[in-house]
Amino acid sequence: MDATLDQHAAWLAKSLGRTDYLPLRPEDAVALADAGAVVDKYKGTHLFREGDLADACFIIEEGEVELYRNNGAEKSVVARIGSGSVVGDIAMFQERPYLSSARAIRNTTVLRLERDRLVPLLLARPVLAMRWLVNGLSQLEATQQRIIRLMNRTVLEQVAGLLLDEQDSYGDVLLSQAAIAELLGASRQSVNEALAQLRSEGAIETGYRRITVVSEDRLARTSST
Amino acid sequence: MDATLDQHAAWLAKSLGRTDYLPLRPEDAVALADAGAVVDKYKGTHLFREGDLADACFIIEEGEVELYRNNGAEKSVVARIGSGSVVGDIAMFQERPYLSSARAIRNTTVLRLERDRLVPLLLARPVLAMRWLVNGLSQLEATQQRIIRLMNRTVLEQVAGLLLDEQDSYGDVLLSQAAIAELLGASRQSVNEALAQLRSEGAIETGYRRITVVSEDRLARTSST
DNA sequence: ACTGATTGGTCGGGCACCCGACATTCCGGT
DNA sequence: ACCGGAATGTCGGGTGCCCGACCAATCAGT
Repeated sequence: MDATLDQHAAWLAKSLGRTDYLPLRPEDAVALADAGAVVDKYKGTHLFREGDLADACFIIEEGEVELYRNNGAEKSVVARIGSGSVVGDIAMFQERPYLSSARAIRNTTVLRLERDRLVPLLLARPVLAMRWLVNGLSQLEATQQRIIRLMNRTVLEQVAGLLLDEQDSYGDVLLSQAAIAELLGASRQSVNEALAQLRSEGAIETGYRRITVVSEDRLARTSST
Repeated sequence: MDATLDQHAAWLAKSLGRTDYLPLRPEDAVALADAGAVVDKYKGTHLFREGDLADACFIIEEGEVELYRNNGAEKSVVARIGSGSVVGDIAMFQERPYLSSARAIRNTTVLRLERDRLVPLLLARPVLAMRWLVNGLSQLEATQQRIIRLMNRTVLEQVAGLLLDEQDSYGDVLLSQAAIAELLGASRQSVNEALAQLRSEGAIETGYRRITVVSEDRLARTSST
């Protein structure tokens, strides 16, 4: 098994999993809630596991869920999603295996929508079906554009772009340098060097498992996207 | 404008444009034909141009259409599609600009489906809508897997993989080495070197704008996918 | 057949990056 | 407070690839 390939697949899955795109209207939400089953997941339990046939998708009502992939013996966290996020839908529509595992990291309440009940519902509500699926298309296409943007660029440019994408509302990126290297398919040393340069330029500050974006402008200029 | 980036986008668009995925059932085809307009396109005329807002998609009934992208002054052909292929639908559903231009290279008959008429039709026939859109999802996802497979691999491996993908039914790949280099985001020289090695291993034969696959097994072993 | 343009083939210099190794700093748990 | 593991920082050696340059081979048009 190629670990690098898995890492990229992990990044892909992260974007796939970032399905907080579905702005449900009230009447649609009611119909969905009616078709699904509310399930309480205790901390540590799984919604689904990588490789399982995707026979259901999940909408998170309350709590927090971690998406991760197994790369050989290790597991690499791919995303953390919270209330309102939808996960597993794209794999479910295609009737293919999940690309990642999903595990509750707090006590979590989810709406479980089984394929066999959701599909008839969508067929009965074609507007909802169109919106859901077209949003899925947009999601996938945006991921592709992002991947293409990062191909054949220097590690420095890739790191700058990643930091711009991944920073939270405080400008922090809570990832180890090794994790960033895995996401980019680069070596830890190269990432370290790139971060050192960005730091010397005053674009970021670095700490233990934490990078703080100081100047988005400088980062954007470096990433040249 | 970054030419390398555009070339990768072109290859992406090729997969996006390769929308020969829609196996229509007779009754669906009738409904579609009813909603669309049959248009004759003479050799050299355009179905649409890159950048235009996608307000319609096209199903090719007879003839051949070339998809290409403009990269600054040059144009690079991205795909050729024939009878039964669907083109422009993904951009249309998203109400975004076309990713490539489409031009008839023979006298061609197409079914033009305008968004304003197709969407109501799909809403009235949700089964058709689901099949169309889920097929689109599969298409995009396959493209992503392909892109990810090629990232962070040596030029030799990439070339081997590309030849496996692009060979026609006779095992021929009718591309110049420069064109292959553009598709992979590599230099012409590196591609030439890779081809020389594959030739010395007996996996392929090379000619003027032509590469013939002799041993798929050797190629597959080299590409290690 | 001749000519210009395109394509194929090859060489050498330079560079970004990977890899291994090692020291240092930081953190969490008993 | 200590200690082991994890993360950060830094240094050479090696290498795959880009780039510029150049020439040979092939093709297309008059």
